[in-house]
Amino acid sequence: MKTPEELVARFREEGYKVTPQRQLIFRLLNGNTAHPTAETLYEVAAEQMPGISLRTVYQTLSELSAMGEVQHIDLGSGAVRFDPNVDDHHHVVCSTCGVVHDVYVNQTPLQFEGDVEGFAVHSTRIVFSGECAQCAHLSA
Amino acid sequence: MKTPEELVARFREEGYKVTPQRQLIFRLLNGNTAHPTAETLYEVAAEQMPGISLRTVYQTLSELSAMGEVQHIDLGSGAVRFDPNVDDHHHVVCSTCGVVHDVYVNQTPLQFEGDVEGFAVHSTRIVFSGECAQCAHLSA
DNA sequence: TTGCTAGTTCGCACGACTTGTTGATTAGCA
DNA sequence: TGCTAATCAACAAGTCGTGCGAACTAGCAA
Repeated sequence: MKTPEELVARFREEGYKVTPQRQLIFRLLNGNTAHPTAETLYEVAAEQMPGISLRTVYQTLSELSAMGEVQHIDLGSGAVRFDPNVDDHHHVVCSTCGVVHDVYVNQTPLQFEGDVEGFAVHSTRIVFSGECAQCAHLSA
Repeated sequence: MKTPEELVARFREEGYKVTPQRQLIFRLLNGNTAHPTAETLYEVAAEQMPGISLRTVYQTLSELSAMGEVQHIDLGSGAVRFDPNVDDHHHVVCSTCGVVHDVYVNQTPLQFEGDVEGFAVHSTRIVFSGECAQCAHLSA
């Protein structure tokens, strides 16, 4: 992900205005590996800027997503998560605690077999589910 | 997926009652490769049994899912879909028309690299997105 | 066949998540 | 500094799924 400064420049280039709320969200996303939901990000943002609205967080995340600066990931856990890592990567999810980590899979492009003639694959999403070391340790 | 008759037997074994609503849903799922949502299934069911409620469709699908007789698939398209195919398979999704097909990937188990020590993978879900032959043809 | 009872169905309403709308406010620029 | 279009925040609605309670019924026993 770009630095907050680069995002500010990018927003100006695109003709978007650079508001304090947006700058805050840029900073909160920078280097964030927690795969936050909009709600989670809003809670942190609200601590630093009381009065910011959840709507604004959603709005800014949508813009960043449309600009390709964050990835929009849906792990079927209810809320959509946002990933500032926009590399071609995949995810592992602990089904106990819900933590999400980025991983890289080198066998892609994968081949599949089935009754699907002439399908042009544009992207492949892989989600590994299981139990993280922490949870395995706690339950042992 | 089991036949409707087998499901009836299975439900009785488990102590569940076999109602006309459940039998209808068993029949509608049998051999169904359309990956319907609960809503879609409800619409078809309502044609054959006016008065059946969406609530009951959801309920029965949850039971089947809990019993492992259907797969619960979330492609991030809003609604959850149900797949009577419970083999270890994956999905291709046309991002234009939304059609979903089952596919088999033979490289599993996949290896991943990343900062994730000691994670025990229980399942791997792969979704290929792109354009189906039909949509490619129409847009050409 | 009749009656009992636990399990089911059904409709409503609610909850979680996300987006549309709108009047007031504000950033960017000349 | 003032103009103009964009943004903000609050409210409300839409979508998907589930909890709840009253009415109903499948399955069983007599």
